[in-house]
Amino acid sequence: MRWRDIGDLPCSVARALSVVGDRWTLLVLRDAFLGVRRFGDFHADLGTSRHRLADRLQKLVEHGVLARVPYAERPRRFEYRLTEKGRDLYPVVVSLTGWGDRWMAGRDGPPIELVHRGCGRRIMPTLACPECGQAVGARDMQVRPGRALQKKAPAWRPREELR
Amino acid sequence: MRWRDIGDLPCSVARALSVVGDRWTLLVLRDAFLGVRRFGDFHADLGTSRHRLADRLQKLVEHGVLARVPYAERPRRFEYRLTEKGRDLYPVVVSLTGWGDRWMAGRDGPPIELVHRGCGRRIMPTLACPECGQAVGARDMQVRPGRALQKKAPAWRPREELR
DNA sequence: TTGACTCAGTTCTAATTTGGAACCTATTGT
DNA sequence: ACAATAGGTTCCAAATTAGAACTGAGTCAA
Repeated sequence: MRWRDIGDLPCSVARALSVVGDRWTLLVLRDAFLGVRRFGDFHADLGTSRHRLADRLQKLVEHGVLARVPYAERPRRFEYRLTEKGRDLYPVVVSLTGWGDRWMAGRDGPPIELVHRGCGRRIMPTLACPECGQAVGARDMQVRPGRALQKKAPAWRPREELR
Repeated sequence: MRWRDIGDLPCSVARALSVVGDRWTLLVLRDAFLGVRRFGDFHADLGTSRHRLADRLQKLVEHGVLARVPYAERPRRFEYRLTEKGRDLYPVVVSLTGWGDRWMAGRDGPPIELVHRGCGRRIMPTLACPECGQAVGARDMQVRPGRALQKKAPAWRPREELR
């Protein structure tokens, strides 16, 4: 199976990764969430090759995750801004941050801290059930095939429980 | 900048991606969360080359995300199980799922559905503030440098707000 | 006791992707 | 006229990946 074909699988993780699963792409988005918008700033901050960066930015624009909007005429210059679709990737970036903080930080602790404007506290957002509000972990959720999958692969069924 | 060096950056996203940012790795983990444990099952389900798969599994074991535990003697066979560190990646996988469901699903809707055991409802977990319980989006959070970053790069400061 | 089969890998090669440096284009500032 | 700035593009060597074939340890059935 070629990587370029994973977007065609009936799996939301695979489809999401077909957009953001490339090397550097999620780091581009991290920067975008920190307010970076210009080619040169992404380049300086990421240290990736201009080549790759141009490619990734273009792909993200094609997918509607970033918008390329002019910020100057003569010479015409563009910056890259998160769209709604892009902003919606915040949970992915935050979750990676939280995991990195917990499992990969040195002894000085996390590189950055987040403050919730709503309540003013320093927190790391966590997963919760939007209906009942309870915190949610892997073992709290049960999986079942949706309509799309029943059509394509009627035999599919979730495996045994996580232990 | 080489990809292999991103784990050394003072950024939790980069460090997390140094473990799970490789091609296929997050799909391996998706499978693991669905209960897949054996080499052959991962292989059949993912369609990746055995070569890559063996490599990714080994790397995940090295990083303590999966544990390689024997499930049969003679012949000695191993399976791969999520560790606590691995299970802690659930928010990343779920967030990708949620985004894929919202932005990449066909018109039959999401391939799989999740049910919260706690309240019995079909939901997609969302980000919330663990202190006050409110739902959290990109614009609800403010960023500031942590201790680790102040040490290394005292000049760093968060950019302007997201718009 | 031979031969097919299972499972979990490893080896090999060709194709694809990446990193890095140099170059290009338009415009402004001196 | 010449350097500087910003945002790319082009080129090539090096690294990574995909896919098929192969290995090895053991089971099972004839």
